[in-house]
Formats: sequence, structure tokens, C-alpha cells
Amino acid sequence: MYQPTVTEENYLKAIYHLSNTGTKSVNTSSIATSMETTAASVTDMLRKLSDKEWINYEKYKGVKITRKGEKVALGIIRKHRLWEVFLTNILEFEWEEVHQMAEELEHVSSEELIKRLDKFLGHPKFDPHGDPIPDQTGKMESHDKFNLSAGEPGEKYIITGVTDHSTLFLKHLRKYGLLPGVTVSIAEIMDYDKSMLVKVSKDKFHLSLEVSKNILIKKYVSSK
Amino acid sequence: MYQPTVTEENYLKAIYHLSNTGTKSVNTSSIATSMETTAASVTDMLRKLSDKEWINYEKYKGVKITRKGEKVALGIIRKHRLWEVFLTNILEFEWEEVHQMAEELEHVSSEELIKRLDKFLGHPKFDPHGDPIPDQTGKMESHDKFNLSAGEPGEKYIITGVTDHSTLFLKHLRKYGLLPGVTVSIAEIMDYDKSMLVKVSKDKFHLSLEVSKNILIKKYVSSK
DNA sequence: TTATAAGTTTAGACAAATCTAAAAATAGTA
DNA sequence: TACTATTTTTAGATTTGTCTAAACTTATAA
Repeated sequence: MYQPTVTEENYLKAIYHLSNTGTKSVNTSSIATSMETTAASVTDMLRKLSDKEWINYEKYKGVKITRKGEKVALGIIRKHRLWEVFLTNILEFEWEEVHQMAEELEHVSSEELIKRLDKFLGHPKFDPHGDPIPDQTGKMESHDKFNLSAGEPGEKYIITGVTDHSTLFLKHLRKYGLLPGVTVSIAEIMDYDKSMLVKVSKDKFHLSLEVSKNILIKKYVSSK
Repeated sequence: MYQPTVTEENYLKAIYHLSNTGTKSVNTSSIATSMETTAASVTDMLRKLSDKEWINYEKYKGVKITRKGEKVALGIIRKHRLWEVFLTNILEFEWEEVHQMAEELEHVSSEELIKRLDKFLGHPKFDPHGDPIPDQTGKMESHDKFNLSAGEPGEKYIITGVTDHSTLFLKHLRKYGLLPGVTVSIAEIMDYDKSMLVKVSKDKFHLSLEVSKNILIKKYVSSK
């Protein structure tokens, strides 16, 4: 068993996310893009990760994360999301401010620290952006989320998360009060540009497709 | 203005501590010892730190930290000690467990994070080991501490800190309940080996010189 | 005051993570 | 199918922080 370096942890996290989010296969250039580095650097790192059995890698054939690698990635993601909860709930940061800090805090190594932090925070199941927090074994909730852009006029939904985590987008949503847990109902969808009119408590907003595509929702059901 | 690397931060912290704690000048080998590295590595680093104006360094002449360097060091020490308070007071770690975790947390860069952590903790003036926490400008309390080994029989003192921060020593002290804030009175000092009999609330303990030398105290004065 | 010891610096090398430029392999298309 | 474009890998360098071994300074002592 090897102890991953900070860089290796970041690569594994990126590969994990690309494996689970994107539709296309995880190739060298997609990793390079997400890590903001060159394809050559990625190739070097893939060999290292493969040597340590965190990924299966064959030259020119792309990458598949192993069970071991997934365990490392989920550990980092767990830390990241727990620290995000700490930063918003305890230190009262806004949800768009916490990502960068959590990127650093996630690499603090102590397992006992994260165990106690989890307990202190009351074992939260979701981070401030609605992303599920893996438990110590790597398991996490994943209620069937779908895009607000796929919602239907007249229906009521609860916001459960976002797919764009950029500061700019999160700030934009907060302006409308469109946060996880909030109830929205779709008043109208425009045929022309697929933009929609939504009702949030007493306010009505016009959301572009660009925006609605990046909001995750679940069906509204009264009582829980 | 440069942004120090983690390694540079650790060197500056070590140099700051050697400048303020030890009696002898800060030379290459003392830094090497405290950083657990070789003299050659230290020489390389001293040139870098000097280039960035965090120290004044002349070959073969030793090192003096600059105002700028001191500011960096005090920033790290502030973070370290605030995180130690967080780990003991909020996450309920024991005082001998927190040092290693704080060594990692101190390098998390956000100034705003540390500002909010400080506020959340109630602007503590001392860490769990009794060491003063610098404020944002680098100022800190420094009430005239002295060694328990220099105390006098019949006198009453309050423990204010320790000079040995090792886990082993801290665990040892906790066994006796010898923590910062606790009142001790010296019942007797043995001529032969300078060991002492001390009273802590209702218990009496025998402390070797080795131990009493590493406990910091101040005179007891009733009411504050 | 000269010899030796102790401490410090230089020289040269290495590992990790990165880069650019060139070569090789794969994919897309006429 | 064969040519071209895209993607990926290799080769060779660079930077940071480290090392060992040798050379050099300063301190100590006969």
C-alpha cells in the first residue's frame, strides 16, 4: 500500500469524476484539460498511478480506475465535502466561496480528524452544493436527480444540487435564492429558446436553458 | 512580495523559533537538526530565503531573520496555534495529539479562513499548551514565564505552559493533571537531585528536575 | 603559530512533477 | 484503402528540495 502524494490524489479525484460524470471515455486529453496541464505530463502520471495499481492503463487505450483507486478518490471527496460543510455551516462562508479552501483542506491526512469533524457536523449526508458525502466505506446517497431543463410546466420540484460548481454560477443562483432544498415550480417553458419561467416562493424568475441545465432537481412530494 | 512554499514556511518557522528560544546563534547545523535534514540542504535553502529577503545571510556567519521573515513565521505560528485550539476545544482531541495535525493545517493559505476560525473560537490568546497566539499583526501576550525548576518551596504557582512539546512529555503531564491554568505549590525540593514534591489540588507528586525544567509557571495571585 | 577539529559550503546527482518539441499510433475521411 | 488530422507517447530539459562526498573556513589547542 502506497501513500498517495497530493498531486496523485488530485489526479485520482479528476479521473474518478471524469469516469462518473462525462459520457465519453477517460482519455489523456480530457484529464489534461481538467487538471489544467499538458497531455505529456498526464501520460507520465498515468504510468505512476498504474504502477501503484490505482488505475488500469494501456498505452493509447485510455484509463479505468481500479477499486483501490476509487477508494482513494472517495476518501478525498469525503474530506472535501465535509470541509465544505464546516466552512459554510460553522464558519459561515457563502457556498460559492468554499471550494478553493476545501481543495487545500482535503489533503490534510489524518483519518481521525475527519472522523471527528464528521461527528461534530452531525454526519451530514450532503455538502452545501447538494453533492452527497461518501461515508468511511465510500458509500453515499444518490437519489435520482435530473436536470431542471428536463422538468415540465406546472410541476413542482425541489432543488438538490448543481452541475456547474463555478463561483460565477453559484453566486448567480444565490441571487435568485435557488439553493439546495428550495422548492421551484415551472410556470412556463418558452418554445423558442427553451428558457423557463419559474416560481420560487413568491417570486417569478426567467431562467435561460444555460442556467436550468446546470440545476439538479427531484420531484416534489409533500411531507419529507 | 513572494508567496512562500510549504518548505520555506517550515524553515522560517524553525529559524524564528531558534532565534527566540535558544541562547546560541542560529547557525546552519542547528537549523539542520531542527529540520531533520543535512547542513548542505540548509545552505541551499538559506540562499533562497535570503534572495527573497526573509533572512539576512552571510556565508559562514549565520542567519538573522528579517522583519519580513518574522511576519511570515508569525503568520504560520498563528495558524498552527489556532488550529490546535480548534482541535482540542471543538473536536475534543487531547493536547498531546494535536501537534502533527496542526503542522499540516498551518499551511492552508486562506487568510479569511483563519480570521473566521479565530472569531469562531472566541479570539483565544493561548493554545492548549499555553503558547501565546499572535494576532493578525503578529503581536502576542508574553507574561513573564519562568521554569518550575526555579520555583521556591512553600510558594504557589500557576502553570502557564511547557518547553518540551513532545507527545511523550505531554501525556506524562496529563497523567498528573499538570495542565496550563492548574495551580501547584512546591512542598519540598530535594537537595540531592533537585527533584521536587508538589501539591496539585489534593494530590502530591514527586517531579524530577527533568520534568520541572520543562514546565513554565507564573506566580499565583488570588483573583485573576 | 601551526595542526587538527568542527562547522559550512560547493559540486554533482537524484526524484517528483512539470514543460516543449518531435515521433509514433490511432481515428476520420475521401 | 490510403492519406491526413488528431491524439498520445517519448525524449530531453527544467525546477524544487533533497542527498553524499569533497573542499573550504573558522575555531581550538598544542
